[in-house]
Amino acid sequence: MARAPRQGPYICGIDAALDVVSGKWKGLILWELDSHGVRRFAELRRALPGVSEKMLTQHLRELEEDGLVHREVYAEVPPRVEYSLTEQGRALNQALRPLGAWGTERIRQQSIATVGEVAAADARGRAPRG
Amino acid sequence: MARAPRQGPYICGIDAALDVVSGKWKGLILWELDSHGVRRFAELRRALPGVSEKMLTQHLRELEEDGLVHREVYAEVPPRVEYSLTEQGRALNQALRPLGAWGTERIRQQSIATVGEVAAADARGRAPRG
DNA sequence: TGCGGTACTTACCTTTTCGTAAGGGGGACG
DNA sequence: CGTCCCCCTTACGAAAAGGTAAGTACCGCA
Repeated sequence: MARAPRQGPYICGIDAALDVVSGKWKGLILWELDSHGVRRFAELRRALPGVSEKMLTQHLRELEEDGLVHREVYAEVPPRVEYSLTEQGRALNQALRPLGAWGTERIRQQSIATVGEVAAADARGRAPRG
Repeated sequence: MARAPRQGPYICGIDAALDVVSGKWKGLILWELDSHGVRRFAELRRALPGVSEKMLTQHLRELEEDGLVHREVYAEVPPRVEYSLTEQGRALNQALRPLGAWGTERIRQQSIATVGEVAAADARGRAPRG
C-alpha cells in the first residue's frame, strides 16, 4: 500500500477503501480499465491527459500491490504490457458506481449553480467571487 | 475544495467524488456524522483517535465549503458548535455505503490472509516480508 | 490561584505526493 | 543515420498535506 496506516490500521471500511483509491489518477485508471477491460501502458497514458509516465507506473504498481490490477508482461520486442482489473478490482468498481453517480450529479448541479452565479453577476455588471 | 482541479475540471464523477472525500480524516468525519446525526467539535475529536485540532477544523471547514456539512454556532458561553450532514452530505454517505462494505470485506480478507501468512512463515521459522 | 473545558487560530516544521527531465535498450521506419 | 515508439527507471525539486506546539478569550470548579 506504500502508505502508513493510522494506528491499528483501519477504523471502518470507508477508511480502507479510500486508502487504495487515493492518488491523483487512481480513480481514472480504475475507470478506464473498467470501461475498456484491457489497456496497454501507452493507451492509459493517452487516456489520462496530463499524467506523467512516472506517476502512471507508480500508481499502476500500487494498484497491483493492492490486488486490484493485473499486470501481464509479454516478452516481446517491442515490449508489450497489458493491464486489467482483478476480481477485487471489478468489485471495487462496482462499489464505486454509486459514488461516481453522486459525483456526476454534483458536477451537473455545480455547473448549473455556476452558470446561475455568472448570470446573476452579469446582470449586476460584475464578476462573481471577485 | 481548496485543491486545484486538473485542467477543465473533472473527467468523470469518480474524480469529483474522490476530490471531496480525499483527506486523512474526511471519511471518518462523514461516517461519524452519519451514524450520530449531530456532533460537537470535541465529540468528533474524541471519535477520531489521533486527529489534531488543526486538521479537524480544517477538514470540517472544507466539508462545509463543499456543502456536505452544516455548521451551527450557538453564541453561548462556553461556545457550542454543532456539526451535521446536509442533504448532499447524506446523499454522499448513501453513495459511500457500497464502498464501505467493499472496504470492510477487504479488511476481513486481509486479516485472514495476514494470519495465514504469519502462520505459514511461523511454520518455516521466520518472519514474513523481511 | 490554578486547572480544565469550550472551539478554535497561528506559526513552524516534517512528511508525502506530484511533476520535470533525463536515460536505457531494443526495433521499426524514413 | 536519425528519429520515433515501447515501457519503464532514476534523480532532483517543488508543492501540498499533515503534525506539533503554543496562544486566544471566557467560564466553572476547587
